[in-house]
Amino acid sequence: MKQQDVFKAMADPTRRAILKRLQGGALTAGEIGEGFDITPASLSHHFAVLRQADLVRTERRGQFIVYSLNSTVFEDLARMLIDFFPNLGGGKK
Amino acid sequence: MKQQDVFKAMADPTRRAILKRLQGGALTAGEIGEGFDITPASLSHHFAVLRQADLVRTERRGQFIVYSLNSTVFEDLARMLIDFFPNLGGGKK
DNA sequence: GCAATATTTAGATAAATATCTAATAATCTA
DNA sequence: TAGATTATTAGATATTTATCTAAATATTGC
Repeated sequence: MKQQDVFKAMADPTRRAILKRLQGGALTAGEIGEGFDITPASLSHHFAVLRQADLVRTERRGQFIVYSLNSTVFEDLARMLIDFFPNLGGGKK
Repeated sequence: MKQQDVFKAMADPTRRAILKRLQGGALTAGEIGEGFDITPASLSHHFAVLRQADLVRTERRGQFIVYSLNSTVFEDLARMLIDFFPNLGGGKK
């Protein structure tokens, strides 16, 4: 996991909104796009950034591409954040 | 605490390095600058971004300006991060 | 195979960001 | 008070990023 990629991905409000949407479960690219005032092309760019950061996973289902949160990355992510904000961690360290 | 300001502040590697340095305790602007290959002016810009995000505090001490981590912000920060990455939270929710 | 649908990629442009040099502000000391 | 030190602000420039339109790719169903 590349720290820089993750923080960069999180720096954009549209991408954070995408992550929040995916908390409700996997969605197709088109479904995610609904409600965003942005072209599919731009959205696709954001997906690429999120994928680069390994925050989301993709799976093709017919014509659709389904996005979901990459849950396996959360442990690494937690470690990384605690590294910066020690107070997040419960340990006495 | 403005979410956008915090994430934006964290997106830059120099600023993350500044935060890490401050984990060892408060430092003057000049002390922080040592070891960074960057002008004082640029560094000052980074400080402004960190201050805007409320991640650091400043205090003038004579000619020096002393920077320190703003520890009171960590609880808000934790809440914010858990909002995005529920697995970070211990609760069963 | 062809048209329709869903998504991505390519290429261009506008806005945001990081950086620099030069100038300014605040404080200390002789 | 003048000069030195520390840091910030102003203004300019180069890079990065977000966005768009247009074109390309992948899949489905006829």
